[in-house]
Amino acid sequence: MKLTLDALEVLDAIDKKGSFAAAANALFRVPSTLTYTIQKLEEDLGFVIFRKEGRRSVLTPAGRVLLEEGRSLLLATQAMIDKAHQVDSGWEVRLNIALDTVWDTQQFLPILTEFQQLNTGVEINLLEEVMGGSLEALIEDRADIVLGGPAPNTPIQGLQFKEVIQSQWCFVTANHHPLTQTNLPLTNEMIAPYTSIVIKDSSRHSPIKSHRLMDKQKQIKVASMQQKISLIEAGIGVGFLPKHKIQNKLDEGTLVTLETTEPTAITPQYCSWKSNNKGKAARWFIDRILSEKI
Amino acid sequence: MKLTLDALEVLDAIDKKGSFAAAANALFRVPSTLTYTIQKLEEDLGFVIFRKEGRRSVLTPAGRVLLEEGRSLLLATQAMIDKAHQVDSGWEVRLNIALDTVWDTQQFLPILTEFQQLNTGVEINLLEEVMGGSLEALIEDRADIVLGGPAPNTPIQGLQFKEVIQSQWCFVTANHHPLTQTNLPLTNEMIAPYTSIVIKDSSRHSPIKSHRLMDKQKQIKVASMQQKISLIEAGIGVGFLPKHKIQNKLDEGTLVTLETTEPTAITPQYCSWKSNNKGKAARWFIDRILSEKI
DNA sequence: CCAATTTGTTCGAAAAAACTGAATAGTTTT
DNA sequence: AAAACTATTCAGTTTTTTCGAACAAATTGG
Repeated sequence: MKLTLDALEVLDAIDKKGSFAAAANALFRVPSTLTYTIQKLEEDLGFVIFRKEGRRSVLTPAGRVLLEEGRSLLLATQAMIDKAHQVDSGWEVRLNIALDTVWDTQQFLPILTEFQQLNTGVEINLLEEVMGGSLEALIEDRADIVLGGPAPNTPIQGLQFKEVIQSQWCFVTANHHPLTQTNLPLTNEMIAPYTSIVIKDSSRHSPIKSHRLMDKQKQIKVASMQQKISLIEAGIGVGFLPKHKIQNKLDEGTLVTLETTEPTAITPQYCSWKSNNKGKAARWFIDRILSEKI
Repeated sequence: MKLTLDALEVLDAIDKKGSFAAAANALFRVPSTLTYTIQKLEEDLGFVIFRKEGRRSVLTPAGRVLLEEGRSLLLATQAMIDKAHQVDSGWEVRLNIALDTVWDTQQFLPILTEFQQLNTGVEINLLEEVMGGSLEALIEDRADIVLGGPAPNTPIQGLQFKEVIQSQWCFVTANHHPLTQTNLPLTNEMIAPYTSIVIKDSSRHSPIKSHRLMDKQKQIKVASMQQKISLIEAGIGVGFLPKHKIQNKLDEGTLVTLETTEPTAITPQYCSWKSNNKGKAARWFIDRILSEKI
């Protein structure tokens, strides 16, 4: 490869500044140096880059190719160096965080803000996953950290997880729903006539398992917790929801919890990650989340 | 930019050959030179690229980024140099030739073969255009040369063209078509009951003008001359076709020409190009086509 | 287990490359 | 016609790169 990036920079400067003299000045060199550099480049590559026109030099077509493509080359080179520095700093180039839909995104934002203030240069991607989908994202390397969602029922090699929150599930309806007029506690038979809203598992491979499915009940399947809340609030259907995600709507009174004979589950929520993840950002988030009082 | 392509090549060689010593040998240098190159690179970039492990050196994560991204950088650089050489040679990097559908592609293949044997490195793209579409391709720089098709009805600035062939249009039907049983010459009224096959103009902007449209006739619109021939041969419809494109089918007898009262047109076919085109390949093709006896 | 081999590094000397500054010649501006 | 600006040439200097011998550490082989 008879070509140096330095020569490409010289070429760029000559074109940008409009003359050898001005470019030399900008590069803190002397004009004759640029003459030397360009002549050497021409000799190395075997074609003419500048031809004289009056008292100034203009690019040949081949020279123009070198200039223009060389510029993208220089940009790509700088990007590579930046990336290498980022990797060397120990901070990942990119960190994918999967938020299970049961987790409240709002709760996570302060942590994210705090991280951004560290100025690590790490690109953060937030993925939303549902139920089993979150763990799958971890296993398949689509995510580095999973926040919320269940622990694997069988321990998985190389995966670590820790409980971060107790999520209490309640049976919920809109404040204007017929069931609010019924005697409590509600039996399965009393609930059965009404449409129930169910979140569809986002995992791509796992067998489909709907959460707390009641057999004969009519169902509407939705993709996220937020959709489920909206539909229940609108009175379209009923279902179980984690209390912490709807506390504000319970306070406002648009949603109400109703006692059921079926005991309401308390499902623990986990933070999961790969044990072999040595990245600083991943470590920071895990430590930060586990230390959080929720 | 404190980085040289040479250093990236050294890095590549060390990884490929597995050791400083082997790489040095491959690069016709001495091992200590590579040590110097790498140490200088590390100093310039400000991070460690190799760390010792036993008696050999292994890449750090940042070093691996440099190696892998550096490789694509080297490839891109070489591609740029090749392209510059191609441009310098005066031969275009790419030449787009639009063949109007009236032109016989088969006739053009020997010329193309001849060109390929010149080993110019020019990438040839063949476009198929219909009627006015071919000239439009030229104006809009999608094509460098247009072969076949009409001359512009108003002379266009910067465009050159020359007649290359007299295309004689005949009224054609399948050999089993009812019209073959009729008294000749055919009048418009005799033709009108039968479906006519019409080529749809491929130009994107020009007002639509179907060729030799007969008013009350049923029509089927097709996209190319080849399709038109197929449909007529199948007896689906009838229409005017350039004699030179169907000579073999006339000889075989699957198609027949019928005399009409309407005089059959003799439309000249042109080769068109931009006058400011200085490329060697464009010039070669134009000269070659104009000198051809057809 | 010890000698031989292979590894990468250090260091002084030598070679090559890059850079400088003054002189020069051509072109445009004033 | 002089002044200002262009890029280039060239001899001399500085910097960078390369070499080769000597060395230390790690592995291999008999």
